[in-house]
Amino acid sequence: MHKHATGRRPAETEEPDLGGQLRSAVGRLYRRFRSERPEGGLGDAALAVLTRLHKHGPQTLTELSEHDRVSPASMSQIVNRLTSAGYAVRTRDPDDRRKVLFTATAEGDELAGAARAQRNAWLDERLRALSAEDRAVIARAAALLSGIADS
Amino acid sequence: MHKHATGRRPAETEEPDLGGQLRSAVGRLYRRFRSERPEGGLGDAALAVLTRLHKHGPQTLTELSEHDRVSPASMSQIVNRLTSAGYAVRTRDPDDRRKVLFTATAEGDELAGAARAQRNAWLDERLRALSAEDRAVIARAAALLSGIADS
DNA sequence: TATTGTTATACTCTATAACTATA
DNA sequence: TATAGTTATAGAGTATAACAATA
Repeated sequence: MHKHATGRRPAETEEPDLGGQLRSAVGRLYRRFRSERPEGGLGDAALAVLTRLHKHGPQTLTELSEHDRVSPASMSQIVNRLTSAGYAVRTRDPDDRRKVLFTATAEGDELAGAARAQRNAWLDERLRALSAEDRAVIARAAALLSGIADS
Repeated sequence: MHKHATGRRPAETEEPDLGGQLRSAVGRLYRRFRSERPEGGLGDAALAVLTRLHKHGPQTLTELSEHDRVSPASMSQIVNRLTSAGYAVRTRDPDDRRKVLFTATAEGDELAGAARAQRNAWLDERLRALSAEDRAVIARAAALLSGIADS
């Protein structure tokens, strides 16, 4: 029941194809996330950027593109969708006029909060159904996976 | 150093936004996976289908679309790319002529093996750099996440 | 009628290449 | 020259709607 209490050594039970299993699990879960596309008319990439602006404040294009690991040209088009829809605005950085700061508007902040809650609803329900120990495993794994994505 | 040895009760330190953190980690890791686009000219969705045909044998369109949770129309276009490129073939099911079985060709089988190894290379390297305990956490989490994706 | 699959169309997301503006 | 950002263009992936063939 409580595996850590058994003294089992992880090295003896290493997964033979951990990479493949992780890739499959992440891919299918991502597609599942993406299929939950609610109000606001934004896709997952645009909503992720808007959420970041909402939570971390104004960001330059380069910062956004590096965080999401997409090309600057791709990010430029994503933020174009946000600005066209009125969810973000461009402002020139006065100290370095090559840079552009993107900031969420009031509508953008509102949508970020609402869409986030809506998109997380079904996931939160699944997580609540797990044991506290399983949630702790997922919390640790999320940090590890985020670190891998950064590397 | 070893959190479980402290007697800490998980309920007292529950993550306030585990769903959001998991979503973010999965999204960024998925994009990282997808950016590793090697030979063969296939995208991630087409390669995932080809890998499934390679590992599980002939499948109908409905089986493929349900497994990947995409619409039948979307899956039809994905397999179109596979058949156009010569990596899979269509055959009518003789017992129910509405059904179409998709089967990997010899070229498709070869590409599935090669591409899979190539795509997993960088991930396996990161996983090897972790401790055995961290790998065990990821292995458990992968099973949990796969279950959530199925639900 | 119901099931299986396809085509038509439109949208998001992404990349590369070529460009402008600022440092 | 180097950096920051944009636009043009192309292709993958996805969905909905409308359709054809078979059960």
